[in-house]
Amino acid sequence: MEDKLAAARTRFIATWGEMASCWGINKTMARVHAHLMASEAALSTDEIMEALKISRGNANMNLRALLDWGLIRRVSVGSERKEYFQSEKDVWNMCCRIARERKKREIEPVIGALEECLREAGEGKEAAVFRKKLADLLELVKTLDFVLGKLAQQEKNAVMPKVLTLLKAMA
Amino acid sequence: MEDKLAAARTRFIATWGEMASCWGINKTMARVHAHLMASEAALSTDEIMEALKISRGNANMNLRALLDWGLIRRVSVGSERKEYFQSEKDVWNMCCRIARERKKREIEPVIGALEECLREAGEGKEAAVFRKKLADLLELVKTLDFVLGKLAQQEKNAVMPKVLTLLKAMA
DNA sequence: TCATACTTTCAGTAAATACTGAAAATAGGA
DNA sequence: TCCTATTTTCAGTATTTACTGAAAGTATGA
Repeated sequence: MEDKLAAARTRFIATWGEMASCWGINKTMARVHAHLMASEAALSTDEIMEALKISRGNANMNLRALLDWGLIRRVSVGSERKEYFQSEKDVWNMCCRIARERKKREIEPVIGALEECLREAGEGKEAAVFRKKLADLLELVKTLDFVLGKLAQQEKNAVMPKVLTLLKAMA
Repeated sequence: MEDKLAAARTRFIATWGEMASCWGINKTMARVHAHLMASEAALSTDEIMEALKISRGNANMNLRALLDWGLIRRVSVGSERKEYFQSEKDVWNMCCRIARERKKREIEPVIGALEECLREAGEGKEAAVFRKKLADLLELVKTLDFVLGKLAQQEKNAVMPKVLTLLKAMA
């Protein structure tokens, strides 16, 4: 019984890691995240190093990255000096955090760069088709940005679940 | 004037490549895609090799991958035997293709794996918290799957733009 | 203030990923 | 059929990305 549970946890950690690398996220960061998600208790750096067989430097780096993304938080346990970590409990909040960060780090810079391309391309007749394509892409990327923005605000207003319900109703 | 346009194209190709690597897509594949998007005419493998300074093997591999993703198509030019390529013209269709492929390649397998974890975890009391977390994640991933599915169908029904309009109205 | 328990950094190294280029395969056309 | 233009493959190599572990840095409390 117990070993089946352990096997399921291990599989979950591996699955989450594989998924992450498909989406441009460091695999170990995702495995640390998964390990914290799968654990009810807050865990120390040493416990994570041990469980995932990674070095102190690696554990520290990825824990810090997860803190930056707002996916885990530091907690203190009793009067210990050692830091413990636990994951955001609510998966919907987790999703909002990811949306917020990816919007800020990856979408907004692309919008800026595409606008710069559009400016740089100039007004010439030769450029017209290229400008059109850029404008279309910009519109698409801005739409994605808008949707991620809505998701990111999620904790404040609950628009997104309503939209999803509606989308399902329209199926 | 002309060199400004060339500079803008180059910047666009680089931007698209950077964005892609953030999202787990090969940078060169995205640069080839961008080069084709920025070109009105269909291009041959040799033209792409020359423009992006990449080898024949690399060009071939990435063109084939773009064909697999449905983002470009082969076209024949005159009576030439050589293959030419051009990108999907409509950026919204392009987005649908990407949604369809990522759903199929990356989301559906994760759903399967999470369901397997859930089965494997067993019924034990010890497992309850873990099972709850898995179930929550599964629901979230299935929602994403559902939305990508809607996007993927886009060519058939125009639900998605309506939903986006609605979402903007609710802002 | 010093000792200690813990965290962070980073130069060196390992692992994963992407690329090259030449050889092999293929597909028309004569 | 054979010739040749073109595409595909893949072993070897380069590049990028991630990881290690020991040393340096920091905070706490005795």
